[in-house]
Amino acid sequence: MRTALFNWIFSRQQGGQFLLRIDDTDQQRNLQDALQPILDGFRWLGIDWDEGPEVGGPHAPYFQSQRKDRHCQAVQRLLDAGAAYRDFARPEEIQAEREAAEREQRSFCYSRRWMAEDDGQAARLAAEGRQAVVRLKMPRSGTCQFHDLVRGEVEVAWASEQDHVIQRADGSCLYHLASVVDDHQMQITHVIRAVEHLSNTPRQLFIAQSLGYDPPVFAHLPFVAEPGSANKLSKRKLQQYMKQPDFRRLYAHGERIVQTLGLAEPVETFNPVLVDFYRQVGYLPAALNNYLLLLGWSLDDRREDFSRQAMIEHFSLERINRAPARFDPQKLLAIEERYMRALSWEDKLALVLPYLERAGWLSPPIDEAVRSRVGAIVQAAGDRIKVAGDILDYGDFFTPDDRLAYDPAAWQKRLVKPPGAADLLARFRNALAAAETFEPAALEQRMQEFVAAEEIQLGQIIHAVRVAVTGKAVGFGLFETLAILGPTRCLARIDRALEQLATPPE
RNA sequence: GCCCCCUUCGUCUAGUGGCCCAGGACACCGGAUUCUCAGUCCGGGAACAGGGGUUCGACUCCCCUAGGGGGUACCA
Repeated sequence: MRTALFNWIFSRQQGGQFLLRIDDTDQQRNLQDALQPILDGFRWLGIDWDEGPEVGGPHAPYFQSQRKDRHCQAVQRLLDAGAAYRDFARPEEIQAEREAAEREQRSFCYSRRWMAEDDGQAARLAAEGRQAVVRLKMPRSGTCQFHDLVRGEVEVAWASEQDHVIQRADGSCLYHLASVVDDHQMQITHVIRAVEHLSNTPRQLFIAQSLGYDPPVFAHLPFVAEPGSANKLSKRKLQQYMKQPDFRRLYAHGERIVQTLGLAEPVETFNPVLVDFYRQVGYLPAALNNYLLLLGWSLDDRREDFSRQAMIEHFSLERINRAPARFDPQKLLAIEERYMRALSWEDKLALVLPYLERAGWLSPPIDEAVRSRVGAIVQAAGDRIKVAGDILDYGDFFTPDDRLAYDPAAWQKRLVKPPGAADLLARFRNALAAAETFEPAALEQRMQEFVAAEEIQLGQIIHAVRVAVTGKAVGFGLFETLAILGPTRCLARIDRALEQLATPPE
């Protein structure tokens, strides 16, 4: 995903085109199932492609599996040019050579014993019942040099390269061949990809050269490492990451939201290693983009905030760090919070309403009254809503008064244990009932007067009221809370709490 | 085994020979504000993997060692 983002930013910056090609040579898995979430993720992040699946374009098709003919033609040209040969070795024969090399502690280099350079040899070997694959006839001396936009000059001895197979006996082509051919035919100028491909580059360059292509410019990005280790981050290692505290918290936070929504979470995509997790939970795409940008890239020693426009303006491949960057859930959340804080309450309201609907706490026709009430909640929540789904932490505003659940610890601490707490609450209830305005400031004034008259500390009553009215020990400012609930509901809730205090359950 | 790559606070990073007894951000620890929580403000601890060179001077250049990673496929 980060790789895609970097590609996207780079193409936008250069005024180029961003092509999406699916390299699905030899893919037996259900591609569509794997592809759709990825495309959705791109779109959610605002990464759009100029050509590719679902949008088409002049270089179609964009699935490698549909370009087989072109690949085969290229193989034939390679054969004709003497840059490749038909190899009739049996797999076990290759394996034997490989093992021999290993025993002698030298690097493996195919003897080319079953190489057929002309039709006569080929016919003879075929007569033995052998089948041929096509291998690259790689140079065995000299060095391969190229300039990588991230790594600088790269130099590799040709001798350390193998005669890679580019076409199987059944005629199907392998990725390296296919991608070089496709890159050329699609007029790709820049290939920005993960470091795993760095060591593949020489053979691809060899193919390109042999075919007379002008190769693209390469930029190899370091991988993203797991939290707490230097290994490559993988979506398949979720269980292992759950042992890491920060990662666990990130997951648990999302899980709480999804569970409140009552979604049967599809385990496949509910994974903090995949973008869909953040979409479901209600992160801001801009925040995720910003975090991803900073994973391995920086502008200088102070600037961290980058809007899409700023990314396009300032990004450069040269400033990508060559060492892998670790995925840090805390930093991601911090950036998300920063973006959230910058939003107006109206913006947050818009983000939050769908969550309330999906949770079933609001029913579809959202009228002005509902909007202003939820608006008041969002304003009172202030910075407490870090991701859109956090609104679900404040369900007590949406539960019917007679179904409010009380947090047992808070109930004990604030209403049962303090001597006279119930009586105090009852008297404050009456003071509240007499209130003519229900504005936060007026309510605070009222409570101050109450505290003075009772000769008590503010803390002796305020927490008791919060528990009675929200069921929880923590929440917004109490006076905002009371104002949002309004006189009727406040009194109903206090009365209910008083009742339950008077008749403790057995 | 062989080839290639990487290595600054816990984390992301700034630093391209003197501006650095190393700067910022997140996290952490104090303290302040206070009705809880969130936030905000102020303060604090925290790093150049190790060893050799080169140089008047190395985080910065060279070599070695260690650690980590990738590749070594009829995977992508």
